Order: sequence, then structure tokens, then C-alpha cells
Amino acid sequence: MTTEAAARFQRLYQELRERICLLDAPPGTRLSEEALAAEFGTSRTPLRRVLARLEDEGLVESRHGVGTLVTDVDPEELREVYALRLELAGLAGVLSPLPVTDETRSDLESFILRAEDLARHPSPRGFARLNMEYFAFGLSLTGNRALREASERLYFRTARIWLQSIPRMDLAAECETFVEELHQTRTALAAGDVQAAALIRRAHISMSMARLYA
Amino acid sequence: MTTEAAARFQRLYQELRERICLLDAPPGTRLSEEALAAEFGTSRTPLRRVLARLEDEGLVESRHGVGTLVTDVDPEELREVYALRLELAGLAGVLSPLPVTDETRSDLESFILRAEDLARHPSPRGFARLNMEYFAFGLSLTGNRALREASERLYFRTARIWLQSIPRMDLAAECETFVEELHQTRTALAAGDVQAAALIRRAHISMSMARLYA
DNA sequence: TAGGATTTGTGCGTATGTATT
DNA sequence: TAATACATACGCACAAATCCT
Repeated sequence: MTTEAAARFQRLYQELRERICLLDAPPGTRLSEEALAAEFGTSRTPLRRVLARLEDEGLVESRHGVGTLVTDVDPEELREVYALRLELAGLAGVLSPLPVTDETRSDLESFILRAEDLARHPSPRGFARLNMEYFAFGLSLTGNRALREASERLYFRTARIWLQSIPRMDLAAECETFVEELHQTRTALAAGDVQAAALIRRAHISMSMARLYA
Repeated sequence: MTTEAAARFQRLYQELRERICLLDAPPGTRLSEEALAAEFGTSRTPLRRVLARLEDEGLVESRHGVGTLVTDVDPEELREVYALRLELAGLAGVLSPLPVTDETRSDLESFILRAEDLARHPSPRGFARLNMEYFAFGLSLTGNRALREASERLYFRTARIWLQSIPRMDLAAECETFVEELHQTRTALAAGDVQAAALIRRAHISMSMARLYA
């Protein structure tokens, strides 16, 4: 693909992925090629390429004569993905941690401000979005691209589970826990210790998984 | 996708992936949509979907007006992929090892026979193909699908490097080492110890990487 | 059971970009 | 520099599959 087509592809891909993960398009939703093509002002062809990628990643399933449906997350799949994400999170501090810069710490500070604000006014969607952005921030601490790609793939594969489960959980407590994770991470990064930051992340993924199953 | 289209997709995808990894289509080769469509008896449309997936996986790069070219493996990328593969290999014995069955051991025995035969009559292509099949066998020992998919993706991403490097290496020694790995693995699986098998695999990936850089 | 409405899959002509002469 | 050849990207029309009446 060349720059122009690639740029549009990325736009549409990230847009649809976000809709799926933020439950704007919950499992079972039909993503109509024609409707989306009209919405984005293209023909079906470029859009089909985006849907094909989402299908390769397990986020949608296209059925001839039926439609392209957002998939549900199988409980066993969720277990497996989380188990692997846990390990990859730990590896982020080991394989090729990047040096912590002032910009890194500055980015984290703004995450902390936003998280504290969120804790004062909790909202499921606000949490989900902030968490997604913070996930991207976490990836930026690792220099190993293969690890980043694999982690990202796994994250988006099951990210929507959290928003699906939050009604059965304690939203305020989740926000508080998130703020605590950020504070702990600040301490780690202040010391330039990416490995510690990775272990903190790993611990919180583990605990988050446990709460999800409660 | 539905069964029929999906089956053809898998056929074409695996065929092209194998051509790339066995250097039937070495880096820089142009994979012409029209030529391949004619060869496989389809139109360009289904074929383009296959090429799109190969592009997503980093095996080819499509450039508007130029063609779809088999990518080269960047040395830094190789390092990163190998580093991650090493860790994932170890995880295979930890996350969800499957019970070792008689069939498992029987499969391994036939790999041993083929490897010993290969050691008597070494051939780069024969080694590469056997290694590819044995890789798939290794995946079958793990129940975690996410781990299997991630490992497979990484393996094929850089698999062609070995055939590109073998002229500068000692083919006979590589075959001998491979036979030894299989023998060690037989001992581990005889005891039903998948974790030991995974560690053996990990060790040999590590050593293989070291020889590759020599 | 049959038929029509709707959806994704396929094939092909055209637009657009690139390299070469 | 311009023109030509040829590649992928795109859009549309039609085929095939599914669902509902």
C-alpha cells in the first residue's frame, strides 16, 4: 500500500476497532460494508480490506449472505489471552526497556491528572478510553517492536470485555485502583526503573483479571 | 468468510507463505496479482485478500504502481523477533501444557527418523521444511491458542533468514544439532514433561540464534 | 416450499501511481 | 522532459449465499 491508501486504511481500521472495543458496536452488531462505505465516503473495496484485517484479528466474522458481525469473546479465549498478556507485560521490562525521558514522565503526569479526575467523576466509557490510551503509553516504554505488536493485538482482542463486565463490578473502586497503579508507576519511572514499571503493570493486569472473574 | 472461500483463502495463503519462507520467492521477488490469479485459477480479487494478509504480517509490501514485493528481514527486527520467540518458547511449557499422548510420542518418533535421514543426506531445503513441520508439532504441545498464534506469526516472520544464512554456516552440523534436540525432547516427552521439552526448545532457539550471528 | 430481499464474495474495467526510455 | 508501459488501488455490476415471509 502507498501513503495515501495506507493512511485511510489506518484511519478506518482504528475507528472501527475503537467502536468495537468501546462497545459502540457491541458483539453481534452487523457492520454493513455498504453503510460504512457511505459513511466514510469510499466504495466498499477499501472498506472490505479493513474488515478483512479485523476478521484476521478475531474482532469480526464475515459470513457470506449474512453480514459482518462483531464477535463475542469466548470465556476460554479470554483466559488464554489474559494469561499470555500477563507474561508479555513482564517481558516489556526485560527484553529491551527504553530509557525513561522527561517526556515519558511528563506524559505519565498527565495520565495521572486525568485518572484522578476520572476517579472524582467515574464513567465506564471514560475509564475504558483512558485505559486504552494508557496501554499505548505502556507500549512506548519497550523498544522491542515484535513485543509491542503482539501485546497490542492481544489487548484489543479482548478489551471490550471490561466494558461488558463493569455493570457487575465496582466502577469507583476500579478507578481508584487505576490511580494507584499510576502512582506506583510514577515512583518506578522517577527512578528510571522500567522493569519495575513493567512488573507493576503485570501485577495490575493479574488483579484486574481476578476481579473480572469475580 | 464462509467455508468455501475460507478454504481457498487458507490454501493460497499457506502456499504463498511457504514460497516466501522456503525462498522459492526470495526477498525482492515480485508477486504479481495477475500472474498468481491465473496460476491458481481465480480472479485477482480473492488473491488480493491473501496478499493483504501477508502484508499485514510483514512478509510482503505492496506499492501502488510498482508491485507486491517480498520483504527483506531487517537485522534489528530479526533480533527482536528472536528475543521474543525465545520467551514464548519457554512459556509454552508453563501456560497450558497439554498431556503427552502416545500419538504425540509417535509423531516425535517419525520426526526423529526423518531428521536422522536428513543428517545422512543433508539438504538446506529439506532441513528448512522439516524444521517448519517440527515447529508446528511443538505448537501442538500447548493448549493456549493465543500463544500458538503469536508464536506462529513470529516464526514465519523471520523463518526465511535461516535458508538465507545457511551458505555461511555448517549444514551438516546444523542437522546433527537438530537430531540431538529431537533426542533430548524424546527423553522429556517419555517422562511426560512438556515443560522440559519447552525448555529444550528454548535452549536450541537461543543457540540457533547465536550461530546465525556468527 | 418457494420466492424475494439483502448481504458478502467475485470479476473486471478503469483510475492512479511509478519507473523507464 | 514527456511519453509509454505496467503495476496496484478503486468502484461498480453481478453471482452466490442466507434469511424471512
